[in-house]
Amino acid sequence: MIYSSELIKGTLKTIILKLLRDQGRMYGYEITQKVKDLTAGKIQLTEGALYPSLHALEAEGILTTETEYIGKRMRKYYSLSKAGSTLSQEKVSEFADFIQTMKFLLDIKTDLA
Amino acid sequence: MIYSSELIKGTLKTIILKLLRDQGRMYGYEITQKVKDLTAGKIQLTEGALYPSLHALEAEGILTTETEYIGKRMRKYYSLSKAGSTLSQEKVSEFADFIQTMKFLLDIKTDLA
DNA sequence: AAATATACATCGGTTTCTTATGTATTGATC
DNA sequence: GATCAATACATAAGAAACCGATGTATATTT
Repeated sequence: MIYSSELIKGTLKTIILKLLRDQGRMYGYEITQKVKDLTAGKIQLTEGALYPSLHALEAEGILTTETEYIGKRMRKYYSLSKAGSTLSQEKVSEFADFIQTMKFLLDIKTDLA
Repeated sequence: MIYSSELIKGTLKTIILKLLRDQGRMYGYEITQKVKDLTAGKIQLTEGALYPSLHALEAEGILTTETEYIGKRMRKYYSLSKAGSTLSQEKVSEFADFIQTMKFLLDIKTDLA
C-alpha cells in the first residue's frame, strides 16, 4: 500500500531534516532510496518534489552542499547547517506532538466534549 | 502551540469523516469548535478550508445534508452516506498506518539499512 | 545492445489551504 | 439600547506544495 499523496504533504521537509541529522550527509537520490527502504515502499518521494525542496532549504541556509563526482556522474551532498540542526529537532518534536494529537482525535469512540 | 499549517495539510478530510462517524451528524461551525476543543486549540480549522471541503465531499456523494433553522439562523447538518462510512474507515486506517510508518522513520537513531 | 538503475534538473498543471471579505442572527456586556 | 463577541453560512484571489512528465547523461546488468 502506498499512501495517498495528500497524506504525505507537509512532511517532506521533516523527513529530509531528520534523515540528514541521522546520516550526516546525503545526496538527493540517496534520500529517495533510503525513504523507500525504511518505509517498505510505502513512502516514495518523487524527484519533482524532492529537488525543489532541497534547493529551497539550501537557499534558506538550512542546508549546505558539496558536489562530488563518482566517475563522471555528479553527486550533490546535502548537510545540515547549524540552523538546520536546530530546525531538524524542532520539526521532529512538532511532528511527534502532532501524532499524539491526531491519534487522540482519530481514536475517539464516545462524546468527550 | 499551534501546528505549522503545512503539517495539517491533507488531514482535513480524514478528520471530518472520523468526527461524523462518531457524532452521527454535525454542522460546519460545530466541527471547527469540536476539533478545537478536542485538540486543546492545537488544530484550528479555518472556514475557508472547511466549507469548500464539505461542499466537495457532498458533491462526491460522501456526505449528505439536511438544513435546519434555529430561530432565523441556518444550520446545515452533514452526515456520512454509505460510501462515506466506508471511506471514513479507510481514511482512518490509512492514517493510523501512516503514523506508524512516520514514527519509525523519525525515530531512527542508527543506520538500519 | 538493450534495459534498468543512478543522478541531476525543470516546468505546467492541479490540489489544497490561507487570508480576506461578505452577509446575517444571536447573546453578552456595559 | 448600543456595542462587541459569538454563531453560522459562503466565496474568491492568491500562495504553497506536490505530481507527473520531460529532459539529459552516465553506469550497470542482462
